[in-house]
Amino acid sequence: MSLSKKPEPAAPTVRPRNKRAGNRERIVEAAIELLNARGNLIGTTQVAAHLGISHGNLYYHFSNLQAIVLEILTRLHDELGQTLALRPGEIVDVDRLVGCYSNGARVLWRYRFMVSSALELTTGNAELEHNYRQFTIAGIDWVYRIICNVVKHHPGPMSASPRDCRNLAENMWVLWNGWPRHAEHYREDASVSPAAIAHGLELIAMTLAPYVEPDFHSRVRRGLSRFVDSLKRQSA
Amino acid sequence: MSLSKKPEPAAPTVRPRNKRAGNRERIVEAAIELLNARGNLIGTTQVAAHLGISHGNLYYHFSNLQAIVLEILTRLHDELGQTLALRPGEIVDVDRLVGCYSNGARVLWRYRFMVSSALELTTGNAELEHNYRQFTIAGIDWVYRIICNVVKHHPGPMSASPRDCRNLAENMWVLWNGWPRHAEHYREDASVSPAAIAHGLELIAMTLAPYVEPDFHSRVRRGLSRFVDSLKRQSA
DNA sequence: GTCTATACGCCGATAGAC
DNA sequence: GTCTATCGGCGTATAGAC
Repeated sequence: MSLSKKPEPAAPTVRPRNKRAGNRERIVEAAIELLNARGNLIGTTQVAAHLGISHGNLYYHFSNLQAIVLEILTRLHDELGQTLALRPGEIVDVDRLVGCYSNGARVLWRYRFMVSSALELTTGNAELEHNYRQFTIAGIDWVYRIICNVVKHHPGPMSASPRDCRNLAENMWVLWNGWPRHAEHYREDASVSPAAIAHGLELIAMTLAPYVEPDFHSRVRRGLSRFVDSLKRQSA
Repeated sequence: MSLSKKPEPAAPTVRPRNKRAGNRERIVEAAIELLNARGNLIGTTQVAAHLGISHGNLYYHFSNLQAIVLEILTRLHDELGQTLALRPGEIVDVDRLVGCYSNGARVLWRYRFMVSSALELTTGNAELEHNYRQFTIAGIDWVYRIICNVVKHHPGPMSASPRDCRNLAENMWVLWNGWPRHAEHYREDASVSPAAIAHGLELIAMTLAPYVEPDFHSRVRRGLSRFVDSLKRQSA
């Protein structure tokens, strides 16, 4: 179910002599950074300029901006799936759920421009529109299965029907998607402070609280706190 | 606390002879429509073209796109406040809450581009950035007060501390803000079907369910159903 | 694989005629 | 109030040298 297709498109018959760790990768990285900072306001010109490479060089690696976005969307889809997709028969315990929350937040933060500028970035490109749609569908389904799993094995004070779980999943998806941009402009400090992350995780986890066993939930919260602490140590 | 400032800026000393219901208003209306459809992809050129008026004509009424956006943001702020802001001492009953949900959803749908393209639309304009921030702060506060009011007079199975209410308000705000665009691209039918609205209202109302009295909540849901039915009759 | 140079078109914005 | 004309800037894309 992975969307990955191109293994390394710029490989012309013979393995390219590795000059300086390909510009292709640098382009993707720069695009993510700039798109996150200024959304749809940037274009290929500014990506190239930011890297100090020429226009034509960029166009050698990607035919246009949307090709770059397409590759990034694929990575987003894969990386998120790697965290959220449950293996058959898997049972979600505290650590697993904490991993979903923290890794999910990390990935969605890293690629936050993708969802916040989705309309502008995908309109007019059938493949992008389709893949973004599939990403949304897959994402909600991942979350749905996690929620079903958790409320089944650790039911809480409020019971959740399958339909409720579906709605909870959709709510959570919209919330997760919208949280990064919201946090960015709402909090004073523009950068991702661990405090902001902690608050975001608290908000997300809260939506599930009434439907899971109180003890399970408080252990999840402790797990999230430990994660945030590790972030603090990391940034200190 | 209203942001309205300019009463009718294009009134030059003497009341203008009403030629054909001012282009100024038509410009605002067209901008809302086009921005909702294609986000930041459109500009002054396309707004003017859409109306069949010239570039210069548009620039007579507004000095640039951001001036148009600024006016729209002011209207959004005012219209939403008119529904959500509680009067001193007011107690939120079922009808009031249903009104908040339905009118809030209507307003946020009408101006959905504003939040989904906020970054692109406001960066670089200090006044826009400031007002958008104030809008967010005010919005969350309106929601916060409503939630506090409801859980105080109609407490449910889960208790909500003031801090919980704060978090719930922020969650709800992000959800409400993100829901229109999400619904638009996730559901098959591009237009606002009453079914889509009903689903959105169900999602929003669900976040509060565990914290309010079950009977109160089911009456709210019935009220929302009646609202959706009136939409159906209206569109039929 | 990487880069320079260049062409084209669209958009935002202003000046000034009707 | 409404229009035409026009300028500068930026983004996309291609051709072709190193």
